[in-house]
Amino acid sequence: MVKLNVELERTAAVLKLLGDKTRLTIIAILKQRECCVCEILEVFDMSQPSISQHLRKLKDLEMVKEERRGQWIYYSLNHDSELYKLIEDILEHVPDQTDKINMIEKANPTLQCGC
Amino acid sequence: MVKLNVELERTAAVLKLLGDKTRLTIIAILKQRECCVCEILEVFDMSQPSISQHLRKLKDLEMVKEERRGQWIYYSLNHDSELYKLIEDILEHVPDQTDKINMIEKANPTLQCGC
DNA sequence: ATAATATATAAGTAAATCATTATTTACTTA
DNA sequence: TAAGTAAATAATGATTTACTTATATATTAT
Repeated sequence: MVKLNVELERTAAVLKLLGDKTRLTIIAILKQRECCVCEILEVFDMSQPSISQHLRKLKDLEMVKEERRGQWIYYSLNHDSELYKLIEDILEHVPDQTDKINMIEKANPTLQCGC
Repeated sequence: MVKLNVELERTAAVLKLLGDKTRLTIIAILKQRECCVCEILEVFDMSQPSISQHLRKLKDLEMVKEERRGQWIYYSLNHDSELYKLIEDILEHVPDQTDKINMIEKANPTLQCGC
């Protein structure tokens, strides 16, 4: 019964985080493709710190994981989380984000040379 | 693409509402059994207006419906809502609320006579 | 080392949220 | 019709949230 409360609380915590359009979109994008912060930034009309703060919240609940690669920090869904199945179930009710992925690839913010 | 945004927004709105422990519990209870307000009240350590306001929000998104029966207003899940499948999927990640149902039935707040 | 870039953190603020108490409305029963 | 009960609404306040700008930290390239 105590355990059940924990389970409900954890589910509520996930729903609360994903109840924000920005974070829900981020998670839906990451379902399709890992991204670094500057790539995610391309998709939203919002400051870099704001995006960083959203990512921090998602990481605090272990919904995403991060991996530094040189200058960039890449975020991806944490498939090992106990919450992953819940996230998957929710994402079935969120449209495909290919248009956003295309925005990222068009902007190509991690491009280093001009060629 | 416009339609997709609406879909994401509606999903986010549902998640936001269910991201509150009280409302998530209410919905989980209503999945098992319709209840009137005074029954729901038995389960929470919270004022009647507070519960009414939560129910109002759930009704505004058409997640629940209400039906007056005499003195009481009974709430139940709205199975006809486009959102119902999402709600069902979420509730798979919420524990059974039989303990709460038992609280209601023990208190039996709609009892009218003393027999 | 220095400059440039990517990201995180800190501090501040406006708006939203969730509770409360007080009041109103709707219904039932004596 | 008056009194009692159930539920909704209004007004208010404390807290949380989601941004912002400014600054700090890591890494890379010169």
